[in-house]
This record gives sequence, C-alpha cells and structure tokens, in this order.
Amino acid sequence: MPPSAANSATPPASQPAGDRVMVEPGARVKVLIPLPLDGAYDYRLPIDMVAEIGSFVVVPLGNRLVAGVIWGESTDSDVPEDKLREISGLLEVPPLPKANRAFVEWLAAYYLSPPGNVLRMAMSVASALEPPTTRPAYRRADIALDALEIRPTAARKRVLEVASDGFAHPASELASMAGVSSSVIKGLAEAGALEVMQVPDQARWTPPDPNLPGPELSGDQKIAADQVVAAANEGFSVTLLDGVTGSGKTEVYFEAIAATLAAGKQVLVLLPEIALSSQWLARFEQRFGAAPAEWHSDLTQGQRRRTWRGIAEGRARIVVGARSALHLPYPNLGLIVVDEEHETAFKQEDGVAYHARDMAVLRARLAEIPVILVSATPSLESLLNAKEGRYQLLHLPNRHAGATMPTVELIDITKDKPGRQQWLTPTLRKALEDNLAAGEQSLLFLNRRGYAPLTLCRTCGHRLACPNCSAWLVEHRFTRSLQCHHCGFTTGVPKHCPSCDDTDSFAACGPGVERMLEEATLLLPDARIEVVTSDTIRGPLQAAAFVERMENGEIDVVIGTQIVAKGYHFPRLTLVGVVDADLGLNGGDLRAGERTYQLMYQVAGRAGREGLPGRVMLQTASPTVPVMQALARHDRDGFLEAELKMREEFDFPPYGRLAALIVSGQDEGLVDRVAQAIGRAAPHGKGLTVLGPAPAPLALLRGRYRRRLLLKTSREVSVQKVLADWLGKVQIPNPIRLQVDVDPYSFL
DNA sequence: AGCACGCCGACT
DNA sequence: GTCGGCGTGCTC
Repeated sequence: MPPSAANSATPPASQPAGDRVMVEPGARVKVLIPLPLDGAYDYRLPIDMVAEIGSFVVVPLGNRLVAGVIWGESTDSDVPEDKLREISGLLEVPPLPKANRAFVEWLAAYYLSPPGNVLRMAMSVASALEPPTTRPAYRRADIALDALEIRPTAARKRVLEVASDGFAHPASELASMAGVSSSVIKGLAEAGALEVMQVPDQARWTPPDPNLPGPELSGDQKIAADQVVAAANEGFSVTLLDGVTGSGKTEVYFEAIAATLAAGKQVLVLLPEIALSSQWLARFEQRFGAAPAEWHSDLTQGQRRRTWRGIAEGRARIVVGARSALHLPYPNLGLIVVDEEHETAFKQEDGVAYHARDMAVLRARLAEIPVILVSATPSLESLLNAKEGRYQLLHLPNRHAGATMPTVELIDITKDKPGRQQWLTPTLRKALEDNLAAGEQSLLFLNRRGYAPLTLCRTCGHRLACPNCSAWLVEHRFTRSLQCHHCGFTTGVPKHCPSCDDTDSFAACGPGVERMLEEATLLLPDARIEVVTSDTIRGPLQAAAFVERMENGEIDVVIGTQIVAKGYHFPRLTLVGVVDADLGLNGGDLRAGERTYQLMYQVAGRAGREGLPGRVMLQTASPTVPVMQALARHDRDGFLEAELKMREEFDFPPYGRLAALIVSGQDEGLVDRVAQAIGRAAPHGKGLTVLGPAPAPLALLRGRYRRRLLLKTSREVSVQKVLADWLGKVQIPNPIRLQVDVDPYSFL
C-alpha cells in the first residue's frame, strides 16, 4: 500500500474537544512570547478574529512582529489600556494543546526559568508556523504511451508502471521507485504522459500497524508486557522496567506502544543519542511495519518543519527522539517511553537546564497518561521512587535465548603492568590476540577522544593549556591539531615551546583513543582496527555505515569512546577491554560511583550475546573499591543498595535535593564580589545548607570566570521557593550571569 | 531575543 | 567634523 493511501485511510489524532476554550472576540488576552520576558503580555483580540486559548498568533512587539501563543484571558492585569496593542494575525496551525501549555508553565516554575524560554523550545521551528506550502507531484496521465511523440524506452515504461497506482508522487520518490533518474520523470511530464499536480508539502508516515504479530515473548517478558499493556490506557502511572542487557526490554515496551497505537493515540519514545540508533529504528520497523517519525539534531530545516506539523496535526502517530522531542505539540499523546532512563544525556545543560526523564514524568502526569522508564542500570532516583511505591517496578532478570552474562575480570594495573608508553596490560594483550585468532571481534573502550589528554614540554615542564578555559589542550593527531574539549578552541601543534622556546620538546602524556590505535596496531598488525568517536562518526549515516561494517565482520577491533558503549548489539563481539575503568571515579563527583557502574555495565553488555560467551576485562588501579567488586561479582543490587545508603546518610539526592548557582563573567574581581554577595544573602534554616562560593571546577570557561554555590536541602523543602526568596534579595549587575541549575548532574 | 538609544575612537 | 563600536534597557 502506498503511503498516501494509508495516510488518508486513518483519521488523524486530535486534541479532546473538551480541552478547547474559545476566546471572546475583542477580549483582552495574555499572549506568551518565546522570549525571556517575565510573563505573558496583554494584547487585544480583534473583534473579527476567531481564536481560542492555545492559538498561535502574530503580535506586534516594539517595532517588529513576533509569533506567540494565546495563553488565556487577561483578568487582573495592571497594564494600562493605552499600552495595549492588537493581535495582528492568526497562524494556520492547530492550537498548542492544553497539556503542552501546562507543561510549559510547570517546567518553567520547576527550573526557575522564564516561561517564554520554555515556550521557545516548543516553538523551535519558526517555519512550521508558516502557511503550509505545496510541491509538485506526478501521476499517470490518462493517455496511452504510444499516442505520444516519445519513444517508449524501458526506463519510461517502468516509471509509468509505478506511477499508475492512482496516487501522486514527488519526482524524487517516483524516480527511486522506478530506479531511474529524475530527468526521465521530467521528460515524461513534458510529453504529457505524467500529470503534474500540486500536493501539500507534508511528511507522510505509513501508520505503524499495532496488529502485526509480535515476537514470541518469554515468561518474564509476557508478565511484564501484560502489566505495561494494562497500564497503557489507565491514566497516569510510572513504570520502571528494570532488565539486564539482552533481557528483551524493548519487546516488552513495544507491546505497550502497540496497545496505545491501537487506541488511536500518539506515542513518544525518548532515546539518548537517537542519531546513533539505527538498530533501534530497524527493530521498530520490523515490529510495526513502518518507520516512526524521528526528532533529533541531525534533521534538516525542512524535515523539522514537516515533522513538527505532522505531530501538531496528529498525522505522526509515533515519534522517537532526543530530549527536545518532549516539547513537540502532541494533540493526543497516550504514552511516553524513556529508554536508557539513567543516561545523563537526558539532562540539558545549556539554556533551560532540565532533565528530560523527570520532565517526561511531569508531562505524563499533566496529560494523565502512563510513562515507562527503561534501563538495565536504573538511576538511584528512579530506584528509590520504585522502592517507595511511587513507581511500579517490573523486573526482567534473565538474558533471553539462553545467552549468558559475560564474565567480568578485574586486571590490577599496579601488578599486571603495561610496558613503557603502553596502556594495555599483558593479560589484555593476550586476550586481544587470542580473540583475533578465534576470528571474533573485540572492543577497546576508552572514554577519551584524541591522542593524548595532556602535552607538556620535556625541557621546562610547560603544559599546553586552553587560553579561554582552565583545561589542558588535547592533541588530535588525525587532524594534526590541539583542541580544547570545553570551548572548541583549536590550534596547530607549535614547533617551539611557548615558555622556554625549545624546539620539538613536547611529550604526549596519557592515552586517548588515537594513541590506543597505535598500540593496538603494533600488537595486532594484521587486524582491521577502527576508531569510533564523535570525531569519526558524524551523523546517522556514518553510524549506520559503521554498524554495517561491524555486522559484516569487516572490523576486528573497535577502539571507541562512550558512543559505542550504548545500545549496539554485535553478535560476534565477544571481548571488551576497558583501558581505564577508573577514569570516571576521579573528580569527587557525587555520582561518580553510580555513573562508573552504569557505564561499565553498559560497555560490558556489548560482549557476547547470542550463544557466544562474552568476556570483559576492566583495567583498574583500585580493584578493591566497591564499584569494581560489584562489577566483577555481578552484584548490581548490592552496589546500588550501598550507594543508596551512603546518599541517605549524607542527605544527598535522591534523599536530599541540590541546586547549583554558577556566577560567571569576564571580570574576575567582579565575579568574586557578586558571588560573595550572593553567599552573604544565603538562606538559613532547618534542612538548608549552602556551600560556597568557591571556584567552579572549570574556574575559567570560554573566557568567563566562574564561581559556584551549592544549595543542599532535605526533601521536604521547596527548593524553588528557597531559591526565589534568596535570589530576590540580590542584585546581579549586568555583565555578570547567574545560572541556576535545579537538580544538577554535572558538577562542572 | 532584537532593536533602539547613547556616549567615546579612527576615518571619508 | 562624522561613522560606528557595543553597553544598557525595553518590548503588552
């Protein structure tokens, strides 16, 4: 069935009629504008304009016109009548649904951000608000080919054959369906064999078919699937689906998706790093016979516009996307799934610093729909919520199809020492050689891009640092450059030391993936080795190409950063070597242990799945610390329990709550004075602790000096209220920026 | 976020 | 003498 036919056969999902509220013509209304203003502005609805709450409108602001959303009737405003201006136009877009509007307000209140800034995320695609356009499409004209003055070539016949299904196709689609170039289409159109018509320029998704038979589920999967399906049409609920790697969590939540789709509602699946999830998309398509709508940073402007409108108009039934997909204008959302819920990639760090997993739960509550959080290594936040009964917990303890968990070995690098200027221990070297000889694939994991994290002068000890940040420059040999991983500063490798002027005196210190490539190449000269990082994989096409090379066995050894640690499933990958398992444990981060466990567990999960046993080797200098012991003994629950206990003892999240204040500016003295003034105004009281101000871990970032204050409260305290009272007392001079991060994850 | 208004350096 | 640098402040 061609997509256009399927599309017209199913009515689009739409917002419940009861949620729609018309506005009196001529009324004074509040219009929220996607700018960081204090609140919505008052405007007059023209007497002849028919609009409702949520309508997208164009309003005059200063001497320009901007798009905004009618937020409600204005009842108690002190804006004088003579300041009031009229709404200048109504945009041809479905109104922003009630649940979305509530979501904007709640998110803004929770993170102390102007609501306009939050609305901006929902209105990120300006062109989507413009009137829909059309584009040419072609179908078979009602004329016999031999009645025309052109030769009936094979290419032309094929085109006419595929164009005879009664539907109009864009030239590019027709060309690819017939396997010809678009010039053939053009020729046929000019000759009159194809009829040109204008069709709406909109995306067309084949509706996923929830009735296709799913895979055979195991006993555990069946029990879990029955529960999520039962929850699927029962209002708000949160389910934590906790299952080991390979236990088939995806198949379980696919059943909930099927049930929601069957009820005619939309589904949102949030993934971290969606751009790299070609394998997830393939599984979805196999289960539902159609591709979902995608939302991520690699879309073109046109794709964004069509997808945004397709969702607003209810034609896109299932959306899979990165965290920003949470803000799209779903008129009839029925289910949210957050896969890999523990991932820190869900925490937005710039602009409004929100956590997409937490906001998914909020969004679900406001829309009164279920949300499923999925992970093999759930966050302590979610585990505690499950433990205390706020979330329903579903457990999938076993790998399916008889696959066993990989063995995890700790290699003590202080005893089993790598050679000079080497980072692989003899044990891991031997394992790599054996695995190559056995014809199986290996992964060397090192979460460090570039060649070496630090470059210093052998003569005078000078270290090459970023001029804008308190960070070392990282040498990248592939691009023959030195880079700052915090601000993007790039420079060539200097010939002379900037400090002592000695020539060619630089020494690379420590390993990066590029350096591991050298070591691995010397060790395994005949192996096909590939480095996979965000530098070498740019965008979904290259990611898909890499997956294909792996699946075809064209790669023997992958040396990769965290982008290979997640989600992929390569049957012949049986050895995982972690070059430096201690890497994430330094720095005194609150979540260092939890994160190291999650990352190591995810990396380990890449080893051995169907039938072939996997082997994981963690190189560590501290094999006795609890994280390493837990990994080696497969004692996840014991580790998490101990970690929870520690957090409880010190009143840290998820028991207590945190907010970080970052004061930054180019004038270091002024930054200090302002930070101290904020510190002096700090609140006191039961369950409140304020730490700082202290230099932020990156005391200089992008040329701005940074000081940090940390507010720690017990769970009963409203962090928002404390922060609002506190910050209301201090004046922030203009060149200084104050960033408030509620529930911070990164302590930079 | 724009866009204006407003005060101090190198040019047609 | 002006053009223009971007610091501060406002937009219902």
